[in-house]
Amino acid sequence: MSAKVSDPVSESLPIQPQAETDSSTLPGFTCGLDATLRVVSGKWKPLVLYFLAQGGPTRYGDLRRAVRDVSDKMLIQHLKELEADGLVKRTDYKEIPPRVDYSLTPLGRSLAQALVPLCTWGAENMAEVTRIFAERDAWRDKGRKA
Amino acid sequence: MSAKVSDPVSESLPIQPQAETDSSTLPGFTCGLDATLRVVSGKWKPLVLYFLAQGGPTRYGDLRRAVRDVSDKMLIQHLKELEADGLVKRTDYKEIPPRVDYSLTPLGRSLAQALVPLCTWGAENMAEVTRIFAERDAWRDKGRKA
DNA sequence: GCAAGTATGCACCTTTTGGTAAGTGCCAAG
DNA sequence: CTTGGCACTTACCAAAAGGTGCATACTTGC
Repeated sequence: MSAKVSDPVSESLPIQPQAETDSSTLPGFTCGLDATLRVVSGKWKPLVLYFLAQGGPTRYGDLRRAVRDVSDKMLIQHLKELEADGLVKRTDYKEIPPRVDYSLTPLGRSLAQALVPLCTWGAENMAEVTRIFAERDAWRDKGRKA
Repeated sequence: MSAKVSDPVSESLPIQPQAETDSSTLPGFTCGLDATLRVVSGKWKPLVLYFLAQGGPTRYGDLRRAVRDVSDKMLIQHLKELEADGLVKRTDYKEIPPRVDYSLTPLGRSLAQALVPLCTWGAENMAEVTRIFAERDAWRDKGRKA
């Protein structure tokens, strides 16, 4: 087969990161990256993981205050999912007043480790990123201009 | 000050990954990780970046077929954003029929590098992740049960 | 002449995501 | 006895993200 495009130059790239998906009923991850992304998808999940990786077991309230701007609903929801996914461990001391803390499981810790380079990239290119966002916002404002 | 909680054990964690946000008008990244996440947010962006990192300049059509399940709208949209953000370079050969290809800029390449650990994590823990998703879906099915 | 392919654009709509606000049970401080 | 904090829970909503499908301008193949 093959379409035999105009030039033979751009047709020889060994693409394959997601090729072998059966497209049946299985989740079908395109590649490891895809799989990972689905686990950490959620506005605050990576932050929570990274956060927990920095200290020991952290209490709900501390986490809440630490990850500024997160709402109870979201934090709880994410924590529940992370727990269900085996990334964090929840410990309820059954005390009154309630006391609960969260910590990473080995799996969660390994994921947090994998997040480090992203954190580093962001830190190293903070200037670029900031500029990028400034431009994005500027563009957006023009759109609104009520 | 201090609430002087029941136990003095869980109160001494040096949290601070996002503390220094001015909370003014600036985007205010909580940390490098946060900054990075905002740039790559988008269902297919990481995949596209990672994909482009694997080969040389890739034509739109190839990319489209490679990142299975992505729609034209999304691919184009993400590519535009990635270009605007200085992560990918778009080359229009102004030919007829149209020919365009995309490649990573140095910045984009560095980000792609930072994504490698995530890809590796996903690959190494593919089994766990698959199981996790199987459970998630099972739970969802119970919810539906029309 | 009509279908197909190229790289996009655009309108419309659904799903997902996230935010707000109020409420719960319980206890301690004022 | 009102207020406040803890760790959530729930209902309701707005916004964003993503998907579908049609359209474009032009060419090549049948």
